[in-house]
Amino acid sequence: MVAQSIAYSGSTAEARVRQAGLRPTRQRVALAELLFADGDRHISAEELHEEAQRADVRVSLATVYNTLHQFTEAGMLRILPVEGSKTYFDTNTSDHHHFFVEGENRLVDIDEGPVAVSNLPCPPDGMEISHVDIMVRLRPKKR
Amino acid sequence: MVAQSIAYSGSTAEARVRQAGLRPTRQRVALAELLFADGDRHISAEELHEEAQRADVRVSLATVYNTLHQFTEAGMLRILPVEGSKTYFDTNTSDHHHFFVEGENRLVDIDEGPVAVSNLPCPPDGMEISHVDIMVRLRPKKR
DNA sequence: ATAAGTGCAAACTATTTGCAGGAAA
DNA sequence: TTTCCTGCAAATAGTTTGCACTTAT
Repeated sequence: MVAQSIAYSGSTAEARVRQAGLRPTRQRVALAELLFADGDRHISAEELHEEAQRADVRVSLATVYNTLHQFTEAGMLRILPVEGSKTYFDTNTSDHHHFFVEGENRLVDIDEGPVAVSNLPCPPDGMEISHVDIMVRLRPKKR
Repeated sequence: MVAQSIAYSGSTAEARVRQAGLRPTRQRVALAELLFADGDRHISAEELHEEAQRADVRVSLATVYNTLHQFTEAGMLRILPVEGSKTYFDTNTSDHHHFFVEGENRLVDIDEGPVAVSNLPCPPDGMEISHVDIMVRLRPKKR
């Protein structure tokens, strides 16, 4: 009998955290579960913290910040290139782009078909392209 | 003889400010001169403020912030979609895109040839495309 | 046992705001 | 002479940090 004594052992979230080279602490695993439970998300530290509290996950805001950055460095998250004071993280790190609704500062994934970019210039020497972010800014249609 | 009694009268900068529907105050005209004197620039409020001081333009930081936002609403500037705490403004509001140097958080214009985007999805109803921002993120080439 | 992670509160940075005085129309 | 603008200082928002305590290995 090898019953797991720790509640979060063996979860997908734990594996994810472990693979990132991070110790699977209660807080990290719980945050990973929240972040990656359902599909693509755009979320800020404050929002994730609130969500954690609602889910009865006790974790400090400072730890949420630390964890988000650690996850980002580990390639589990990506920082969204948006204006404004808050930093938003994207749980989808694969190639995809976004609509940005001006005024509301709201982000929506562009999922229909592959958006292609042509005539991309060569990067300066010694540099290579990490990835390409396309933000399609939208405003209310004037009529 | 119609000598201009006010130093900044008749300048391009004054005309620009006036056309934006803003009163051509000493501060606004001076900041417009600094901003649009030479080509495309990526600049933050703090940086513009310092530059103003160096040029012996007396203007408060609060006014620099206000002015940058007023210029942005008037379409004279554009906010750059970059991560990080500071807001950067682009003095070039025409269609062009950027390299973003990771680590250094540095922006470089992409000026070579027209970068084209194909397969752009239709915007949701009631919305139209304001413009498209492309950020080509660069990292040091591993070797 | 040891190294790494966490929580708290304080510090910090960028930005905004309220209001009294000053300048443009 | 009225309305808008500016400067200052205080307020705010988001994020980071120092350090004593806890947890994973």
